[in-house]
Amino acid sequence: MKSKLYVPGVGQAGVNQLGGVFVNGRPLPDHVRQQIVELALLGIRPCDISRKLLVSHGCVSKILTRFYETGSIRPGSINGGSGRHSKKTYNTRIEINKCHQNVGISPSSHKSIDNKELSPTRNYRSFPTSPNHLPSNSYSTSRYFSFHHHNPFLFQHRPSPSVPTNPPSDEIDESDYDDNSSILSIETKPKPSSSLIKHSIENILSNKVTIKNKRPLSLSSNSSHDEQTTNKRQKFIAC
DNA sequence: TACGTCACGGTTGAC
DNA sequence: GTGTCAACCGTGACG
Repeated sequence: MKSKLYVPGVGQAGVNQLGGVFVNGRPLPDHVRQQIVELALLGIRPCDISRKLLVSHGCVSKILTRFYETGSIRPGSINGGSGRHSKKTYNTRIEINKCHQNVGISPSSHKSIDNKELSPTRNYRSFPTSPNHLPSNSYSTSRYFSFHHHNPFLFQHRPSPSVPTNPPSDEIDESDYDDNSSILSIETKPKPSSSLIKHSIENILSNKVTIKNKRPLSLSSNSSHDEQTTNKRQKFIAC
């Protein structure tokens, strides 16, 4: 059973079965969420991610599912958003749904793309375009999926910093990439430096990363699971 | 063993 | 200023 303790200003904190500290009702820290997604993209199995990050596997599954569906690693609306849809955001959702019907993207896949992702404070860095050129409407979301479709390599691990990765499109602002940092980033907090992200992942994976770098999307020891994982990623990228 | 799903208790913020 | 409500959170159990 998890032990609970009250932390002033934070809420009811607890320790899960894996020994990880969490706050009930509050989303995981963004850097943890980002690590979950990045580890999954590196080919780490969800169960391993769960153990390494001390997050329940249900949470890992939920975050990854959301990420594959929406491309967003952020919590839906609690942090920095509203826990309840305002009329304004609801109307915005209607608009985005209409737009996605036009572009062939299922609205249901954007159940979490509201509030924050549609708000003016949206994390533009999550999208591979210049913030100055990204409209705060559904176009950005459509562009996001278009970006994934045309730039699947960006969701593959890039082990060697020395290998230049030229954006295939001149629409992409190079400043958004920050050398080796992932396109995934944090909205509400100061963006962690790329070195921090890289450092954290390397710390977590230690030498495991170097092994998996050779085959980032497949593990030879578990072919059936790899197929599922790869299919899921391909499905996500294909979106 | 790994994974998806669900109920539960809790937090948050609009109304 | 306060209470209600709905959406969302992560955990843990289940299959």
